[in-house]
Amino acid sequence: MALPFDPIDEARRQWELRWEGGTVMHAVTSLMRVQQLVIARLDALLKPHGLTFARYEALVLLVFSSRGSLPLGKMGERLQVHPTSVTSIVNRLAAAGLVERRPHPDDGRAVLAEITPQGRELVERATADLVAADFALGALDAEQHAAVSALLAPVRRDAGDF
Amino acid sequence: MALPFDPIDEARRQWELRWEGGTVMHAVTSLMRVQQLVIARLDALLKPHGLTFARYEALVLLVFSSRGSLPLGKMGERLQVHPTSVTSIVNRLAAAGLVERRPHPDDGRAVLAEITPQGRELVERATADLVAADFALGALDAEQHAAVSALLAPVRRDAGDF
DNA sequence: CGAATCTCAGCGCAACTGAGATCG
DNA sequence: CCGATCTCAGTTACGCTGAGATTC
Repeated sequence: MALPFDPIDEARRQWELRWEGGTVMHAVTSLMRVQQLVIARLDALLKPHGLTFARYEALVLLVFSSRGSLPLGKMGERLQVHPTSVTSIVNRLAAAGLVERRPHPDDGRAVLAEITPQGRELVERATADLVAADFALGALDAEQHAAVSALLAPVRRDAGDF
Repeated sequence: MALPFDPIDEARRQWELRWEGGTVMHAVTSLMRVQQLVIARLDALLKPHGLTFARYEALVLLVFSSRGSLPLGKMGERLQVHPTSVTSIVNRLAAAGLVERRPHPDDGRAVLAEITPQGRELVERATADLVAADFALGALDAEQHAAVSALLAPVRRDAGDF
């Protein structure tokens, strides 16, 4: 399984024999690979709780809201996911009894997702597991975690996230 | 679309009112979001060439091989994708005339994917587009690209990639 | 009326499981 | 016979597009 060399370093070596941009190619490939490793680990940690990382994020967002509920459109904005994906995520959370759909009291077009007591309990248990596993980034220390965030922030800003 | 604040910073603020690990949560969430932004941009750049990023990576791997061909199993190892996904990727590349399937000369079980001249030409054009777009990481300079690679390498090593 | 909000149907892609054929 | 390699069928999931219903 483990290769005797770093395949991304090797790709950069080959790349630079032909093309420009070996350094940025290395960064992008590393980013892709680490995201793949992290999401696989997080989903494995969440699977016993019946959650994916996307659904976990949605639950956490509701926990953070002052009333424990948000319109689906707001959830899509914050989570940066497509409107139809929000519908799908909320449907699955509702089927598991973790949220309830409610009509918006002031806007007949909107739908609220409200977290249930079971949803709040599940978030606590799932969060304890993720924190205990260092969110799959235990190979780095806190200073390096902060460095990752700081390095990537300009990319998000440049893409118009905020 | 753009929020008037950084949603991940806001999530960390809320997180730290309740739980430990706000810094690592911020790093993981940033990683996820940037990967999502980058893959969307890369796929958009590659779409006019009829490629996804996964298929582009497979073609580049073949260009880097000494004979322009590799057994499918080796491709799966290097690209870190499931064997059945390799079959699917090679099928689609073959349908587009970018690779050809060949029997392995020394191992009757194995199948070689060999890049065609059209495949080589397409890689050159697609690569030019990706490099011109700085692989969607134009918000960072070369020093920061190298810092991303260096920061993430321990995560890959820790997961047993090499 | 236009704009916003949400849902539904459908497409494409990717990952995985389980089974099987072929060959070393 | 065991293990390696690949393929195929089927399932699941996700993200997106396009269309439509409802409401502001």
